Amino acid sequence: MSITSRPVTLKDVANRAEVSTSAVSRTFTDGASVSEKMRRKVEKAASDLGYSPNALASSLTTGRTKLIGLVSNNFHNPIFLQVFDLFTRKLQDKGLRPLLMNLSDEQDALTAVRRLQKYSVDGVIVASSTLPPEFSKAFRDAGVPVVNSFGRFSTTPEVHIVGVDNSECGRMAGRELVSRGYSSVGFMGGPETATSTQDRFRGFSQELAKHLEVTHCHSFATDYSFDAGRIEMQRLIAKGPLADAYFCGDDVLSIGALSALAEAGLNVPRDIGIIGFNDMEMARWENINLTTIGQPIEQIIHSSVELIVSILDDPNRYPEVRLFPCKMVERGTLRAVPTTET
Amino acid sequence: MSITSRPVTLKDVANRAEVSTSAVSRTFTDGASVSEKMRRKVEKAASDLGYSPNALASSLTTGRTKLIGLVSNNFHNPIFLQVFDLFTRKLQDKGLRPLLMNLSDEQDALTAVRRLQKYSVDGVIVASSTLPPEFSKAFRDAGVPVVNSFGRFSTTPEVHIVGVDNSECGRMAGRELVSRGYSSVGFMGGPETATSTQDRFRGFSQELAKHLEVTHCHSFATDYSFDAGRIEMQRLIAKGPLADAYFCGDDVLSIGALSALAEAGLNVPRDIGIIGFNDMEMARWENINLTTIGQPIEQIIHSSVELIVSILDDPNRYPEVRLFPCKMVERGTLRAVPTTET
DNA sequence: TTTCTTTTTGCAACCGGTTGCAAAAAGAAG
DNA sequence: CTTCTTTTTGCAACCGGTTGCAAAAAGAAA
Repeated sequence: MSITSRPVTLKDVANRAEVSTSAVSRTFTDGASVSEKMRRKVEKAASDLGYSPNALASSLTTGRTKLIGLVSNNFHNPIFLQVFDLFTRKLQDKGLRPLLMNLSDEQDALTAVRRLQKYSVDGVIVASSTLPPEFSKAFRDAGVPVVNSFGRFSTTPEVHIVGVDNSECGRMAGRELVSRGYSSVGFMGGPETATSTQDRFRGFSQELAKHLEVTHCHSFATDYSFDAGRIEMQRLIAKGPLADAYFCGDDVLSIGALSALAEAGLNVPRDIGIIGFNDMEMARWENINLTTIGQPIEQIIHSSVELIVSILDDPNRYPEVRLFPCKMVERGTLRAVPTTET
Repeated sequence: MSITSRPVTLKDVANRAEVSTSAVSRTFTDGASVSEKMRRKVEKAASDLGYSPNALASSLTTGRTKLIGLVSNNFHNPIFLQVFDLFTRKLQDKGLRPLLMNLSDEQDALTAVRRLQKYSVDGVIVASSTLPPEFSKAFRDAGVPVVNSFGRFSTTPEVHIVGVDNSECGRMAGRELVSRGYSSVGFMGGPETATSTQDRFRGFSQELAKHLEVTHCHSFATDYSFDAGRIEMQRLIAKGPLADAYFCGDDVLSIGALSALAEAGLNVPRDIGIIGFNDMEMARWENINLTTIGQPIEQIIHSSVELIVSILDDPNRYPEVRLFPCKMVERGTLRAVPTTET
């Protein structure tokens, strides 16, 4: 028999404690002037009644909701489960609540901005490696503080960016393959429209351009997913001839590719090398054991949350780029570095 | 030079259109009485100014925020990425916004209730296969409409439940293993405190009790994760002797177990059989190819969202249990059904 | 004790909307 | 053109809080 009792309001507490509503409001606002006696009286009444201030009502006057829009379009790459886990926890730790927005269906920036503005979010975190910088800019233009995590960086940023230098990662992958002595290498990216794919590809090409003795080719999967990686590798196998090693734009693509290779009877790393990107949990599973380049996800997220908090305090803060280094994680899908012999 | 302009309010629109604020409010409230002429005038002014109503302010009087708390503690099982994807999309489709709450750190029901009450969520979806029913009840007791998805069901429910009959799933797994002619089978569950593990185990035991010729044993991993599954299987291998086949409480545990078995040089399905649960995407990856029991995740989520919407309209709706059938997905980790010969 | 300073408190307006009610306008009937 | 209905509109109070300002209380100084 749930007697859906009306929630306790500030006024109820004021009545019970026989003080003004301002007094009650002040006891629950830190930094406000309240005597010890008053505070005790109010707190007693509040706890008797089980009062808890309504965050939405106060937001009306303070202009702060403590709501942060968490926008993403990547709900298929397992790495993002970790991303959501970390974001939600770290935001909670700062007393902020994430309002999730799934962009898988709707990609229009303006609609997204409107939707979140309706809820007066204090700020927005765009967590995506595929959305173009323009997307985040739409928020800034609407006057909503925004941090773009895992996005494309620019040396003249218009919004705050936290992530890695994807083209440097591409170079790193290229360097690694060259140093292993592969004489023909390939880039197998995610969707050609994804900024991360574009950037990693650019870096990879730049690096390879330094090594004219190594031939290289490239292709793109339709999606950052197992299936897309598998299908793309099947296509490459069918077309032939294969390169000696591939840099896949994401671990999940790599795993798809590995599956296609295994099916075709090719042994990794003996017949062909694969290097992935992200160092997702599965990459270290023994039956996958993928050599990959890891990005410091936790640091990126930690820094993003710290940054958005700072921006809330100072909305005119100058746009900032925070880049973190990636690192090679060697496992079993590349052949050994050739021993230098004279 | 972001001129963080004050957002446009209802009053601004009223001034520009030279009408009362009520008129503006009414044009944006469907079902309200406004003449065509008035509507046009207001809409013109609103679009000139780029006005969009503040959802939080209106919630103050209407008592509706269209905010739904999405509570979960499972941010490590990849299947939940799909769960979040579907929930966020389906909620968005209904004009509701998910406020995410990560319970990984904080398990106290009352704190969770308070936190979400501060934001006056219209309702809560508890998406967890491990939290006890008492957790959801805390919301109901606080007068917050709640649907427990993927939770333990009861024939005398106190909160709305949508999910599968986990003990029936346990029976199904038991039946399957028996029918394959295994003469000694094991149950390898997730954490012993998880309701889903308990229920699947109960069903499994019940089924096995009908087949006295088959011996059975059981053990529990510390967590629904690859590592936990791997470690638990390593422990079983070390202890010996192994059963002929295992029902693992989740695919991710199964995959961990497979990894341990491969490492120990045991061939699946020749030496040992494994059946998982969930039919996660990875289960069908060729290098895993796991026989498993799938639950209809999309239907469960679709139904959960429909249900919460109905409850919002009628908060006193009688608690309801909605169960969906699971189904066997045969792949390559169980041996073939023996051909009956006379 | 009186006077001046500092702290605490309440009043009342406000945040951005909604809504019951009664007055005004429009339409229908006579 | 009245008179009666129905629809449309605005007024003003309200939702649950916050906050500037001035009055009241408390404390310090004389």
